[in-house]
Amino acid sequence: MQDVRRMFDLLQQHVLKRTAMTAEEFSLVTALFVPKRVRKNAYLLQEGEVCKYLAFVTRGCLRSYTIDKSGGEHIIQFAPEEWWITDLYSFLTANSTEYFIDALEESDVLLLEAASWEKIFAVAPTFERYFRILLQSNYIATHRRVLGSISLSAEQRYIQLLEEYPSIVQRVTQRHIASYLGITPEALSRIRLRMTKEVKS
Amino acid sequence: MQDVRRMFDLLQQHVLKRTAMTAEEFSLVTALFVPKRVRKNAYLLQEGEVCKYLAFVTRGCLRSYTIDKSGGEHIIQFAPEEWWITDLYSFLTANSTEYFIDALEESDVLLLEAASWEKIFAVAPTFERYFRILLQSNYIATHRRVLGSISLSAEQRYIQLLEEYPSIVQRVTQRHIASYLGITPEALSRIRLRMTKEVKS
DNA sequence: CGGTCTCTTGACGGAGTTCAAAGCTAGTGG
DNA sequence: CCACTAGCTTTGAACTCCGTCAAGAGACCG
Repeated sequence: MQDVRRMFDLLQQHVLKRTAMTAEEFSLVTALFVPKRVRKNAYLLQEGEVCKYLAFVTRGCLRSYTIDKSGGEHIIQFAPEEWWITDLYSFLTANSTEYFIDALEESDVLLLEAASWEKIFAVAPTFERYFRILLQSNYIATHRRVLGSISLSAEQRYIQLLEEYPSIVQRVTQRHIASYLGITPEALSRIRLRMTKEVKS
Repeated sequence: MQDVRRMFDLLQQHVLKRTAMTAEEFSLVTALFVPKRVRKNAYLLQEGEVCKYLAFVTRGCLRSYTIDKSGGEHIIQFAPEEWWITDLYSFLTANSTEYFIDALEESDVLLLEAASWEKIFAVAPTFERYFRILLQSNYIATHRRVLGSISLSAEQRYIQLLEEYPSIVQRVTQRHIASYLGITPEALSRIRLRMTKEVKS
């Protein structure tokens, strides 16, 4: 696994970009996180379980997705370095989840258990603000995604994804990109064909 | 306008369902809110402006939406009683908005200005928790909506909306429901036709 | 009333799905 | 290190759902 010190440094930088948390306050919460190596294709969460963790990714890339009755995968989120990933509903309510979370590459994460979630705001009140700000950013990004899904064609949504998350598009397979966009791999292949033709002409 | 006392009672109930804020703490923030009547079809926000308010709806129903280049409306959110509505991105960054917010019915709202947003967490720290919890709920609901948009047919999304927000579906026109679902009014009309036929058969 | 907006219904076209097959790539084991 | 296989990507053809355009019927408001 990655040096644990480096993993916490990444988390601390992430917090400091968003709040003025002191080093002392941050150091109080490090004991609440459990570092974990997640091998490629290994699951952090499977359908039917209760989601026990918030995960902060320090290396690699994970995804959350569902599988429908006909076996189709639908990717909700990619989580590369410095992203959080979880099923918040299952995590907060202890209801069983409908989601899977697994690693697309060998990854390292810092896990925060539900029991620690209760404690973290008492130990370091600035975390309340940190998570509020994270959720605000997520609110804005997810609403933009909803707007795209109700107002744009598949090609336009793909272009938007290329612009907003170019590194993700390079990193994961087109099958996964298609799943994230809500189209078939065949449709994405044809969109890409059209786009290269238009660039050449 | 509605009795202002009643408007704050509604907000206080909403806060108390989510946090253990004391009556004293709540009373400190009431001065930061401005009650406002919004007439039917009146705008709270228009494209190009900076969004100056968070609005808590105590009566009536508002919506947020965009208008694309070809003049099509795309509804992001409905906000009936006890819902918050704003363009969070414009509100937080002071960039100009691409959204419209207007009233579908005569409505009453409590407005919180950006300047007050700076103050409210200092005056009443429990509001940090309240908004974090609101944003958590929104995270869960919006991700469910994204999942629907990438995995369900228009008919299934309509059924999901009927199940989750039956009161909204009764309250707004089918044109608006269609806009929220990302389909045309014609398509929704045919979906409804199909559904009544299937019930009868 | 008269006019505007909403909802419905029909015909047609297009974007995307499904099913099938073939080529390509990358990971695995001998 | 090579060969093999499994999964990924591409391409084709037929089909389906939904969008567009158009017209008519019903509902609401001034």
